[in-house]
Amino acid sequence: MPQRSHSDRPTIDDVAAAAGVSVATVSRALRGLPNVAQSTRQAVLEAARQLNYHADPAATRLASGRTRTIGVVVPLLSGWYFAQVVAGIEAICATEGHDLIVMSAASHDHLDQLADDSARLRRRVDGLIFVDYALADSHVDRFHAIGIEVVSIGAASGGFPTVGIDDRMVGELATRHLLGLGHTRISVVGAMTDDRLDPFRFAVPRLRLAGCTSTLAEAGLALDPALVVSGGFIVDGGAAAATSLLERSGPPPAVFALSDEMAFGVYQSARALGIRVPDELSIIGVDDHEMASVIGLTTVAQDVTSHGAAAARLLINRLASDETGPIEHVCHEVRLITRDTTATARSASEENP
Amino acid sequence: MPQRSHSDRPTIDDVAAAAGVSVATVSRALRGLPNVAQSTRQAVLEAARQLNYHADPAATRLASGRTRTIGVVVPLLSGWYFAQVVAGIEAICATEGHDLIVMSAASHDHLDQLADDSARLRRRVDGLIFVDYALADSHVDRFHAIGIEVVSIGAASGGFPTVGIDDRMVGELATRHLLGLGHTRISVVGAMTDDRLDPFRFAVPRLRLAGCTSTLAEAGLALDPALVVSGGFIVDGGAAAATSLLERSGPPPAVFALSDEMAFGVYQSARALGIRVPDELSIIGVDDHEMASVIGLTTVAQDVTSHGAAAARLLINRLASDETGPIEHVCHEVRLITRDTTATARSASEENP
DNA sequence: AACGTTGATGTAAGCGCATACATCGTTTTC
DNA sequence: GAAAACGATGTATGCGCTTACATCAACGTT
Repeated sequence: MPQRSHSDRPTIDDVAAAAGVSVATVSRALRGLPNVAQSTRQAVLEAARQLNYHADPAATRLASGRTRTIGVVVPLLSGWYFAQVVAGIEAICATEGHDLIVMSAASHDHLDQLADDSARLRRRVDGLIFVDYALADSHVDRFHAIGIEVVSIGAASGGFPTVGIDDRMVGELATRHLLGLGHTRISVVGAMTDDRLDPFRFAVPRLRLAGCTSTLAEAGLALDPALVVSGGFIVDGGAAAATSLLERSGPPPAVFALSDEMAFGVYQSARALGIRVPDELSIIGVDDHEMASVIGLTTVAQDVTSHGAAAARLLINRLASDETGPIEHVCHEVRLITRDTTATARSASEENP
Repeated sequence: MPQRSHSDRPTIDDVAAAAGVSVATVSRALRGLPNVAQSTRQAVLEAARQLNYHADPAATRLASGRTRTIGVVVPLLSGWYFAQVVAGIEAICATEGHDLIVMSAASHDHLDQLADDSARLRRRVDGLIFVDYALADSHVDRFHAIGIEVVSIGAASGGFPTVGIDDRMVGELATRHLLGLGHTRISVVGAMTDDRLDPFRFAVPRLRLAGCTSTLAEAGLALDPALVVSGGFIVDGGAAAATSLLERSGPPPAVFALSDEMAFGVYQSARALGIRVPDELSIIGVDDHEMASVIGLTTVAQDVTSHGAAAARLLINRLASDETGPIEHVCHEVRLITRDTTATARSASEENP
């Protein structure tokens, strides 16, 4: 047993003694519970302040069963998108007095493992925010079973609260923009036609692609399957996909990259191949990454940080309200930002040599 | 008191009963302590496995006083640099079985507040990693006083372990590269001559600038104070600084931006002003940001993620060894990566019209 | 005036673990 | 072969809180 030195931190007993009340009253007063006389509460607050007392979180957690901690699980901590989300979550946690622990699970295998082994998370967090996973109800149920609330960011829907955008609309906006510039041959980069390549945004690529397809259909056009290329959702993936696309003979199609980071990859690839943007190649992305303005990338913008903030609020409210109430789904706005990587299509004769 | 349902999580008593030993033996066996017979340990492990038992962290923390949690404090969670660092820390925490909690403190005011109110962190984390703050020994002492170990990333030195690079060398490499291309007029962007502008990298800008100055001196050149411009360490800051610089009459000097993000700002600014890179303007940055390769930025590269990993290892080792042993300072390598934003200086007559 | 109410406070029993100390059988030492 | 040392294990206390329940004074109610 660790011996306590004279200068050790004050306990609730010290505060009780100083304020001349019992520990129960101190506990109630400090946590703002009712049935404490105003004068008593003041005395307790003052005693706590003087002693610089702060309840030991470990003891609080053990006794109450609540950790006042939430966890965020992301596929890749170093990615721009995820960093923004985590920043949004952290801001809310800080103001709400919750601790935030971060975890990465690089693939759905890891995710399954996390759910299988949910007991390890037990009593460690009150709730979990999953970012960009294809979370199934069955996963979530496993967490609910051990008393962990779950909110998901980027998922379409399910029996748990989610935060996201209208990804179909994203595809529409991007496609409409390109159509408006006269582009009829459109390539979609990052479509994740190969499910094995998609440890991350799951439904998102499909929905964005669907938005594109339907918009083209409205214009009486069809998406050329040969122009739908998959690839990792980050810069490398975009570059690789674009290279295979741009090395084909003939004029390149306009490129709708399903994320800005992929768009950067396309941009990089074009630069390497000596293809001028936007004169020879139009590129549009999604996100409004901080670097988008640097290279003048046209993009469908979303406020990623606010996704994180909204998810954190949703989760914390749900924890406070004892997990009752309807499942909320919040959907954030998106908007087109026209910059310099998209331009009017060259004449039809050039377009189809 | 929350009533326990029949299906509640197993406790150490359940494991003890199942294995036919006492709780003390279970505790020892599960934590790998000595003085447990092999056969007993096996029996305990098996019982724990069957019951899917995991020690309640809250109880463990309360009883042992160790949280197996470390915290990382960054100025800006959404910045590229910090996201990389956090990713590196998280990776180590995950393998070492530590939880990682993230906190942001946007300025030194916040940092002071954190230290003043260190009691709030008390019993919440075993150790803290500070990223890019001008941490003073006095701050650190406050944390040590309440039993929190501290490691700093990016700081030069002090009475606590640090992880960083040779920032003077960074300045030398960049400057030597520009000199080698024939540039003699060099601008340093992000030098933080105004201390009020520097909530972040503290000594870092000064050292990089000093490396530049001394290298110029070796070549018999002096840095023109008019070409040293300060600004925020991110894209906006670089852009603003660069605009003021590039709008001056005459050919622009070669730009040494003290971070890649600032270099991107300079690049963006040049693009906006119609100044061609690298024909009319050479730019070199520091970091090797993932976007550096996209625009072909020449830069002095550092492996930021490994900074985080090293700091986490340092901290966890220190915690394990009961905070004894010498203070370690780890210094990581940097290297020049030549890409496309730097080019040979135009002839002297053009350089000085 | 006897009695149920209500609000303020205290008492004490856990929460689930770690660990000091006690115990006991076994081995080593002289 | 008795004493001492050691390894394996058990007993029981405490870590610092929360909270069910008890208590009690000050009310309002018939």
